[in-house]
Formats: sequence, C-alpha cells, structure tokens
Amino acid sequence: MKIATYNINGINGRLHNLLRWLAEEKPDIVCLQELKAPDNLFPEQALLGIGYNAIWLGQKSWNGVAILSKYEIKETRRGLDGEPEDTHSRYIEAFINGVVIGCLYLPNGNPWPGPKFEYKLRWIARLQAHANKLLSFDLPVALIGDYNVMPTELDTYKPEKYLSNALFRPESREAFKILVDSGWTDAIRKLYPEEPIYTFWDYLRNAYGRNAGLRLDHFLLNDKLNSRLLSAGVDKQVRGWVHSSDHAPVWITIE
DNA sequence: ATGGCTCCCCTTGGGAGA
Repeated sequence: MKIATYNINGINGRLHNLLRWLAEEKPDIVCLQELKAPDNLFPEQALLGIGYNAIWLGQKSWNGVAILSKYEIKETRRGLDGEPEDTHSRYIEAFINGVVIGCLYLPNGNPWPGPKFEYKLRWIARLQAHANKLLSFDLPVALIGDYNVMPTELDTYKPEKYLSNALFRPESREAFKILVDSGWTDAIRKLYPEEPIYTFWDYLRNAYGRNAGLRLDHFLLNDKLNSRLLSAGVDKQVRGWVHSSDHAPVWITIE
C-alpha cells in the first residue's frame, strides 16, 4: 500500500497537475494540504472520476486539508482539541484499510518572534496531546503532512540561513523531536539516515534548479505501522512541472 | 535589508507562504 502526502498550494489552481500525478503514481492514500479553497469548491467530482474517494476540511483563501483514497474512508476527526477559537483548517483524520491516517498542516510560524510563532508552538502542543491518545490505540497509525519544520541541519540546503526562521528555530525543532521521541518513527530518515532529502523548493531565485531545498513534509509512524515500512521517496520531478506547487509529493510503501 | 515568485480574494494591491 502506497501512502503519499502533497502540499498542493491551491487545489483548484493546480488540479491538472494533481490529476496527472495521481494517474502516474497511483498512490492508495493521499494527504493534501493548503487546499486554499472553501468546502463547496473542493473538486470532488474530478477526483471521483479517476477513482479517488475524498474527505476534506476546507477554508477560504488559506490552509485546508484533505484525504484521498481508493479505499473506503471512515472519517474519525476534524480539527484538534485545546483551542476552540482556532478557525484554521489544519487537521483531518480517517480510518482507511485498517490504518489510522492523520493529515496535518502545521502552522508556518513566521515571523519569529511574534504571535504567529507562539501559535505554531501551541499547535504542536495540541498535536502532541492528540498523538499521545493515538498511541494508546492498538492500531497502526500515521501522522502525515506538512510539519513546516526542518528537523536537523541535514534537512536544509543552508542551515545558517535559517537560524531565525520559524521552520528551523530551536523551539520548533525541539518540539518536533519530543513528538518523535514520544513513540514515533520519521519514516524518511529511518530509510535514508545520512543523505539530504528535500520536499520543498522556493519559487524564488531558481531554488529548484539549484536544489536549494528543505525537508518539511514528514511521515511519523507508530510501532505497529513502522514494522511494516518497506520504502519511501520524493516525486521530485513533479516540482519541475509547469504551474507546480512549491512542494513535491512524498510517499511511503507499507506491507 | 530588500527583493526575487505565486497563490488567493468583496482583486488591479495586499496578505501569506517558507
């Protein structure tokens, strides 16, 4: 079973690319982030037309998450507890083919310091609380998506440039590390412990052409799913397509 | 320090992204 994540950066503006990628790579489950579309403009019919069921949590202009699958999707949650006034659409979760799939879009948090950075840290704490609950289930679980964190220096083309950036601040990296160490495995790093792997290239300054990338999109697996992990990769070529998102799709395969 | 790009919207400029 192939599970993927893709920050699409506007699902309607890039629907052609999304459909092409789905047709070429045929993932069984897909977590999408940054739909940038309200619920009523989610392109459900186009996805059903190529064999994908979908659930989504949209929002006008910003954020928005969705889960696509060739299997039946049983939604188990939308949103995280702990901050009822939070209106951002950043978390949706489902039970699919025996696996709990949490799809998340973690706040960017820039500029640092400031209220957006504080929101980012609070959001990670809320995710940590929910992750702790998920670990109490006797089920395979994956927390998948755009974490907006480069976990280590290996995950950015130029670490010194990002020391004041919310995506690489020590507070962000420490919170991510505590989350992983609480019972999860970073699937990409498990399979590729030494080499730089990027999932995002900025639109600016020919970042993709220079391979000036960041690793922001992660798969955290609990032990029950980690033991079934077979392979992982980045569909880097998709970032080179016309009208591409600034992220590339990332995937794992599970026994 | 700024701008370089690209999306979105009560659009022709600003907010947000990373």
